[in-house]
Formats: sequence, C-alpha cells, structure tokens
Amino acid sequence: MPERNPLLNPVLEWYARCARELPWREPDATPWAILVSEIMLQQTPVARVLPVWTEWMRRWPTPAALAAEPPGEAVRHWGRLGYPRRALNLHACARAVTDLHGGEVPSDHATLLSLPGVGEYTAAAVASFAFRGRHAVLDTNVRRVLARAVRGEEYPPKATTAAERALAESLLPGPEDAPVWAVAVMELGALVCTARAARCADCPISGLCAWRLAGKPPYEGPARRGQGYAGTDRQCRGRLLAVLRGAHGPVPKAALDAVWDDAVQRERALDGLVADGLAEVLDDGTYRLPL
DNA sequence: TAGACGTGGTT
DNA sequence: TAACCAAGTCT
Repeated sequence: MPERNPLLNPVLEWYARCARELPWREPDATPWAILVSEIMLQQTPVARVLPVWTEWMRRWPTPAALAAEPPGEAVRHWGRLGYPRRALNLHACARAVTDLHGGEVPSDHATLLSLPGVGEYTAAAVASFAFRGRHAVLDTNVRRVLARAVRGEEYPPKATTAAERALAESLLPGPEDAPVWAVAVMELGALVCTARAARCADCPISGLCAWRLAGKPPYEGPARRGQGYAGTDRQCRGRLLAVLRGAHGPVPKAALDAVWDDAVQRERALDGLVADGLAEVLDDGTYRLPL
C-alpha cells in the first residue's frame, strides 16, 4: 500500500539517526512514567524536567505510591518547574487512577482526557507513546513543522484550528508507524525546525518544505503577545509558594509578607493559592502546603 | 476566546 | 537587554 505522506520516510529516517535518548522513551518506560513526563513537559524544557522526573520516578514509581501522599508533597517535590498546579493535577491523576481505574493509567484517549490536567495534546501523546495508539499528536513543535512544511508559513495560528487538526489527521500513517511518526515530528520541531532559527541545512524534509521553497517569507500575522512576568501576580505567587515549599511545617504569615512588598497584590495572590488548593490556612493564621 | 498560570535559558 | 520561548490546560 503506497504511503500518502511524503514526509514520513525522511522524518522517520532522520529520527532513527538523530533522536535524543530520553528516559521516558526507553522501552521499559511505564504509562505512568510517560504520563508524568508529559505533564512535566507542558511549557517546560526537557533539560529542566529531567532531574525532577528522575526524582519523582524514584520516589513514586507507581500511581498508588503518589496517591498515598498528601498533595502538598507533590507540590514540594515539583521544585521550580513552574505552573505548580500541574503537581496538584498529577497527584489528582494518581488518585483517580488508583480509585477509578484499578491502578493502571487508562489507555484510551477519552478516559485519559477525563484526568485532571490532561488535555487534547497530553491524552493523544500518552495514548500514542505509552499504548501505541494512532492519534494526531498536535503540540507546538508539530504545529510549527506542519505550518512550514505544508502550509508554507513561518508560524502556526495562535490557537489550534480545525484545519490544522484535519491536516495532521491526513498525514497519519498506519497503526504500525503512527506512534513513531508522532514523536519524530515533535523531535524535528524541537531540534531542527525551531521557532527562532530553522536549521534547514540539517532538515530531512527541506527539499519538500513549502516555506523554504517560497523563500522563507517572514510571519505576517498579529504580533505574538509578550508574556511579561516581573511584578505580576504570577511572580508573586511563585515567591509565596517557594516559601511554603522550603518550609516543612506551617509558616507564619510574616514569613510570606517578607517576600512581597505590595500588600494588596500579596493578599490577592495568597488567596489565589489557597483557592487553587496550592496552600492551606490554619486556624492560627499560619500557612502550609496542602495535606 | 483571550488571558491566567512559573521559571529560567537563549538571542 | 529585553523579549522570546519551552512536549498546554482551564475558565
């Protein structure tokens, strides 16, 4: 049967030659190990995830092991990975898996999607990488590669469109190759077809790339908004949570007051952390990670 | 649907 | 150096 996707073979050949060796890609990686890696990798570089993932796997090799802990321990051992509600999500995943799914990470996309913190991308990634399912795995890397190679544009739209999804579906190879195709396109986007500087000289599909063939026209869409961080509630939340992570018991409010000057913003941020379940207030007015 | 949500490395 | 960017999800 002829393959409809001309990118398939060159990308698979490149992946076999150039893929990074990552522990969650080893043949003995469990679905749990893969789920943990996927949540940690959301908006977070591999280099920062590696040590935390390794420590989590040593400490909590199964969902049941994590489920037996208070959620605050997940937050504590999240360290400085960022977006700490992901730690809470992973803890809730562990409890859902042990309570609802017999201790095994579910294999089908719909059930995965029901887990906290697992969205369209992560469900497809786990179903594909852990269970060899056939899914369009659309992350920022894949979207960028397809935008360039097929659509001829430097960057994909800000939010995933139905057209992008349809394109990704149309490129999906047979069940045998779908999982490796998914990880290989992601890897190509991560290592070669990067956001800042596409390394077309190293790209296995440069000869087929619509963007390169068009002379690499620059992005014309609306300016992509800067994130901004200094002085934001996010920065304030980060400071406050760092105090709670570093302490192994309840923290007096004064210790929190000390890390952020603006009292109005500080109270708002602290209330937000409590509302999000990342912190608890005790009767005596002290704070701690959630039990 | 746009904006919130952390953190640190790179250009 | 400030801006950009990193395997997204949720509301």
